[in-house]
Amino acid sequence: MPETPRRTDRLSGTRYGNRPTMKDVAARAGVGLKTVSRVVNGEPGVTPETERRVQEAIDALGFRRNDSARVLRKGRTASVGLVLEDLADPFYGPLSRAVEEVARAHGALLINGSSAEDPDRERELVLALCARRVDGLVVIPAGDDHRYLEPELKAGVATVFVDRPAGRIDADVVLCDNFGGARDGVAHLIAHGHRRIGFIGDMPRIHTAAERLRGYRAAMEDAGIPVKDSWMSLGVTDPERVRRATEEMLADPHPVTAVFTGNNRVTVTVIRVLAEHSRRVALVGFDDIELAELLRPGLTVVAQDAAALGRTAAERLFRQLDGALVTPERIELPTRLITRGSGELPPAD
Amino acid sequence: MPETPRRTDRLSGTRYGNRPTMKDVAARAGVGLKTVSRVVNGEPGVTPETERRVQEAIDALGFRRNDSARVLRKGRTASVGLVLEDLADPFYGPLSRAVEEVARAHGALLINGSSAEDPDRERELVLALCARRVDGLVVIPAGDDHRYLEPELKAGVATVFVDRPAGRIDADVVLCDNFGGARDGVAHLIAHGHRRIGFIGDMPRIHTAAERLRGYRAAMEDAGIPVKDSWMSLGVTDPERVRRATEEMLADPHPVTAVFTGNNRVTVTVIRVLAEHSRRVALVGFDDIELAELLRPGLTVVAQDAAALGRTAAERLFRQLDGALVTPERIELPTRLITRGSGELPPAD
DNA sequence: CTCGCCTTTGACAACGTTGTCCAGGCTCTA
DNA sequence: TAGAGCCTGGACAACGTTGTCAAAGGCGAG
Repeated sequence: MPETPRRTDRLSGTRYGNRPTMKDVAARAGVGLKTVSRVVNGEPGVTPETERRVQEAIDALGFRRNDSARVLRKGRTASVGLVLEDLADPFYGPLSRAVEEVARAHGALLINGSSAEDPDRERELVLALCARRVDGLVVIPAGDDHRYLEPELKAGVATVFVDRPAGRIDADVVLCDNFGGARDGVAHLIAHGHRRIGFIGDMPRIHTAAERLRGYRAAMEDAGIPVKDSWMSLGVTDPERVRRATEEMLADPHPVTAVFTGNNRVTVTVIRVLAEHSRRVALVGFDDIELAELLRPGLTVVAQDAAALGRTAAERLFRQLDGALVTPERIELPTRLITRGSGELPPAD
Repeated sequence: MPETPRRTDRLSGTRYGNRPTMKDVAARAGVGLKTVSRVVNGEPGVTPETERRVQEAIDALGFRRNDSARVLRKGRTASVGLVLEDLADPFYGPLSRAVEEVARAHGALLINGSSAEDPDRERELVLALCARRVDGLVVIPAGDDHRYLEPELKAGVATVFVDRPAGRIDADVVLCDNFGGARDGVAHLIAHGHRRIGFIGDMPRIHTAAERLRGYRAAMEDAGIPVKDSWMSLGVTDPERVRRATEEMLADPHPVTAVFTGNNRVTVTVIRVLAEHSRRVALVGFDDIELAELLRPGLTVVAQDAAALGRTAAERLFRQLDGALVTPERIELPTRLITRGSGELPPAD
């Protein structure tokens, strides 16, 4: 069933207040409507004296141009939308800020929304942004089918997917090297003598989680280590379940001697659990964490640069808008292994 | 000099693509314009058969309602603006998310912008949001004169200031108890035997910084301890200068035995500096920090609830919009002292 | 069979701005 | 002094939607 733009409104009905319009300004200044428009937009062809009169009327009335009407005429909104998972997550804050900075450099505002990892909510947000006629969209997808965006792409809405690829649609994508980063992180543990290595990550339906899992498997296979099912815990991110998963891995008669964690939230909980145990378990986490170097031991991580992701995506967005209509591309940014101690602990068996 | 709404546009000129309008849908479905409008808005009075035809046309053309035109007619945008200092700061992420959640519950989208602590940029952002006719504004002020908002308030734009009070204008404000929190934090250090206590904070022109400094002074005075100028470092937040300020306090012949830090960024740097010294210096920081309990010693903080600030402000915003036009109020949320070790170290002299 | 009422549908104006185009007044030149 | 050309200012339509109102058609009651 194709998409419908139908929506119900909570905010409908009467307007809030009555703001002065250009007509009011024109009346007060004793000039024509278009003259006010010219003054407001700094267009030439207005006598200094006339301009002064208009300016006075503007200030006296507290006039502000109504951009909705302007957009209606001009067709551009000078705003871009950003849909991400959760603005409160320390990974997305810097990403969002980076997009905002690029947008600002191009004179555009940023509207952002959190999908809470819910595909329906993602779609709802994206369509709301399209209804507002944002010039461009940066999307960190929650869902895996974005065919609903086909009309927008056809209509020329610039679109870039970030952190995870678009589903069933051909579009620009900016990713981290999740596979390579995870593989390197796990290989690092193997190089320090570990053979029984646990993996705790998110649901494999999330692209990043799947790639990191694949990296884990690849590193293990490269080293000729068969992976046991009990070493892997997938689809687990809330603190309570991460805690339980970690405890179970440690309680095994042949327990893991190292753990690779699939994202910052998991890492934080695992650190807490490990801190309660006497046995020293090595740890490498995906995503960097503030103060990681002040922990005992310091936390070794595979770091990705959230701001670079956002900046790269936004720059590509505006290149699309500038008409450099290159064909959709897949850009992959490198990750960086930062060793601080926790990943260099020897196996304790 | 009063305000002018003049702006220059980077994005102007031709529209991007041609999107189908209701007229196109009507033509294709062989019905009138208004009937399409009715279907799109779920209004009653349309035969199922007619509705089906319209729906087919909508799907075939990929029509999306243009909210700019809609806003122009209806007068409400169902969007609120949030201006804060820096979205990448871990304090503002949760705050922004909280505002978004409340907005979402009221069917509104959130537009946010970072002022980078620059009053001109704050004003520019706020006015851009007003031009877009946001229904409401949540502002974390960078400047101290908000008279430029008078026309908006008069026009009925709901406005709430957060974290810092509005300047020279009468408006709703939601604050933390910065004074009380800082006083309690410093009193906590005094209760643990400290008399020479340092204070490192932001410029006193920032309200929160001034209040926290006032709290520090009050606690010292309550304990009858005269404060030395060399114990206070104001207007210092970048890591390099915080580092130097801390080193200087410690190098004194009669060095401070404890430090109170005025915000999370300062705290993080001071922790790093203290970790490099053998002498044990007590530390209490304003703002909580993730993993604070895993440091050695655990970090004692005066915690403020950023999400609660955002939620409270947004709820008040929508109560304004719902017409519960109470007079402007000043709401102060409590802070919470969380003891984890660093604030309970005895003086080492 | 006619009248009146209800349901479904569409024509039209209005929202506030900008682009187009023309009018009026001025200056400059022949 | 007349004509050409320029500069300033304004009238008007258009952008895409929604609210108002009226027309057309169907149905039941008298």
